[in-house]
Amino acid sequence: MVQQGSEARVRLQQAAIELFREHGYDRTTAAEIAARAGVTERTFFRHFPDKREVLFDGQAVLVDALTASIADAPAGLKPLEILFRAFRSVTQLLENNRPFSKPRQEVISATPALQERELTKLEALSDALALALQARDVSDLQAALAARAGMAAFARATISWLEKEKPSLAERLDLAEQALRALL
Amino acid sequence: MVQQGSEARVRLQQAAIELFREHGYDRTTAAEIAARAGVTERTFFRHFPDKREVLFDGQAVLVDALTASIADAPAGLKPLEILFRAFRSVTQLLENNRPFSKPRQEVISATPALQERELTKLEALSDALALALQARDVSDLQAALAARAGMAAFARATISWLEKEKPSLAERLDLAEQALRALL
DNA sequence: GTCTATACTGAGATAGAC
DNA sequence: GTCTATCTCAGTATAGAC
Repeated sequence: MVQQGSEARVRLQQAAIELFREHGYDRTTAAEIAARAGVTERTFFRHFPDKREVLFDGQAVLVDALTASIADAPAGLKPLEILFRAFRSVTQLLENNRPFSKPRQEVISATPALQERELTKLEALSDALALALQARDVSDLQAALAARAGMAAFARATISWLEKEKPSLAERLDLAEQALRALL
Repeated sequence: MVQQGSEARVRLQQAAIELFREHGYDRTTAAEIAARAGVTERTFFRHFPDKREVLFDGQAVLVDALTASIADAPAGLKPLEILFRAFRSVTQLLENNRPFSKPRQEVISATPALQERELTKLEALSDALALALQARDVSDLQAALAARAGMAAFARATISWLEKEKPSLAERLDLAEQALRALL
């Protein structure tokens, strides 16, 4: 089994983000990434099932933090309250990661193929949140809808904050939550 | 310019859905699809920029119908009311298309690469709905959140209805709308 | 319509850690 | 000896250039 944090893996990720920024995603080959990381092309594909995936695997930490927060939420909260409490619990984590996340997001924003993969990751994250809500006795349908409405707000707050640091992520989350609640 | 409704194009789409069901998406080559449609592989890629896209182009009609309904909505409705009114206006259209949509959705559900593309299409549809809402004086942020929350409900209702015809799409839309409103 | 780059896969061999 | 990571070699299919 491939080590999740192996040195070669980390070097591949760093090399990928550098090269994507230098030449663009499409004009960077997997072989070039591998060469800069000091391994062969075949090793690249051992670590990552496809070229896009090299930019998407910091997600596990976020998923774990969010689902843990949902599981720990006090009784009596409504689904959206549980979710936004969870989102607020990871703002510090996201702020710490900003130096890495910002260039990564720039590459994604410039590359349709990567945007497509990001949507898939956000969908999987929504599914995980919905499952965590169901464990809190929220119905299947409500959990799915709450997770997707909440994720839309969370993603929008996060991406706009990566583009421009002020106002803070916490403030942007407040704004998004208010806008969402005003709909209903 | 490539004809949108050209005969070869339609044959390619039919051949693709047949072959994907027979052998699976991954084990079907573009050349095989082209051969069954009586054209060359090159012609396949002239009609569709990539292999996935052959399953995704009935969307334009839906987008037009939905955005037209949003533009025509009576004054004074709230964003979610405008959206669900639009969704209800296309139920007949979707019911007429069910014989085509159902096998297509089965292929998509069985194929991660196609699910990824479907998410991209739904995101584009959400963007179009958000834009139509903005033209009705809904703020940028609210329009984006309403469109995504609404689309989540619409997509869930539609996909579950393709799996099982009863209860009707209209009933499933009612249920999804109620569940969404109960969140807020 | 032809040609080619590159993403990706599979099988087998090597080398080091345990 | 097993297990894991890597490399080597050979190949197919997509997609884009010409």
